[in-house]
Amino acid sequence: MLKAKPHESKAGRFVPPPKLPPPTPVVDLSDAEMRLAQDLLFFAYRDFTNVADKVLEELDLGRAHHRALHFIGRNPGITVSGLLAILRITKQSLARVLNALVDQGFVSQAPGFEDRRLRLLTLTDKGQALEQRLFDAQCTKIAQAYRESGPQAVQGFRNVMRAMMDKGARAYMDGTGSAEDA
Amino acid sequence: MLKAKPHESKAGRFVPPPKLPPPTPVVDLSDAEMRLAQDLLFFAYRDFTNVADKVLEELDLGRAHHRALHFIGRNPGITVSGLLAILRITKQSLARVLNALVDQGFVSQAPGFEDRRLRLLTLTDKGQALEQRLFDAQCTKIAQAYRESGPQAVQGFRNVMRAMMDKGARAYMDGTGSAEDA
DNA sequence: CGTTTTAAGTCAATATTGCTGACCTATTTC
DNA sequence: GAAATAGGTCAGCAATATTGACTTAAAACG
Repeated sequence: MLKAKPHESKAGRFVPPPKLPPPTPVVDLSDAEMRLAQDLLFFAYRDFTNVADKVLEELDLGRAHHRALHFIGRNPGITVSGLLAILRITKQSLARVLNALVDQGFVSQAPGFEDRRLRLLTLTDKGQALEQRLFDAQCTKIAQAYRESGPQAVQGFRNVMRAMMDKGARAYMDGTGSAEDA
Repeated sequence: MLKAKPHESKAGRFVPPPKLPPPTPVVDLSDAEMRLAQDLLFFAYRDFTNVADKVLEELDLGRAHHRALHFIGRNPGITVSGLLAILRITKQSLARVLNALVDQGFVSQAPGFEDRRLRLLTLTDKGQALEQRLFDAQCTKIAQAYRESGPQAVQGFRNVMRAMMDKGARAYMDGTGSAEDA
């Protein structure tokens, strides 16, 4: 459908332009489902991350900082390598956000006990407070979505999302604690 | 950037192990669900977009180009303003990708019939072919995830994802769903 | 012991994708 | 004719990602 005209209020007539091709073809039901899924993932992810972004904006932090905070909070004592394996970004990309978080007192680093090359990452109290605040914002969103959809839908959502993840991510979710591979 | 311990090197080999705080606290069941949802959204979205990114890389296009192709394909004759309203980016950000797509013959522009200020956007044959190729890649992923999860889970997934979207996105979905556009 | 590997930090350069603000043109509407 | 609208463009900036090369410290190996 052409929703390209948000306000043709006065004139009000919609004249279709000459010879538009049909929308991307939907050959069968499963094809329609796929198209739907694309839209769902785009909009839902955007609007989900949006609520945290608003909080981050006040503090001049970005989404990358949030991700680091989240995974450090969930895995206290994680190493830089471990975090890299989860996030799958380069060391340099992580260093930028990590240094900012350490400088601003959100994250602290401690050398490993047995292996002193390691830098064990933890959230400071300040970091935990911020992470909690970001979590609360997204929590509201998730809770509302879950309430709207019902518990059965939630289980389905979880199954599909998990099935969309690759092997390494599933292994991490299974609590092996290691994001073994890419 | 070791600022945790300025001069520890001679303090001895047996540094007390850093006291690790507990993971971000999970106070009740729904809290655990929320934490899970955060992880699910991050990993699933990343791995879903990944399959298209691999195709785009060959052509030196980015995710932003894919999004434009997708929504133009789904809404032939959409205006620049309409596309901006869906993507919620600035005119300048869109112009960059749109000009690239037009220059490379993936998208064509035609002046509106009724209102000649409008530029109605459509995919060329070449653009449709590319969009189809990107769709196929993500299709494989979705189909596999849906197969793994079962039809009931799929319905739940859809409900939750939709509930996560804000009002504007839901309105778009309602006007563009597979029910209407063919 | 010395060599090699590993964990991490760093520097320089580049690309993508978003942003703001300011302006300009063509066209429609009042 | 003036104002509003659709669109385009320029210049600059910011966040996040990339690659490649290099350094340091500590562990592992032989």
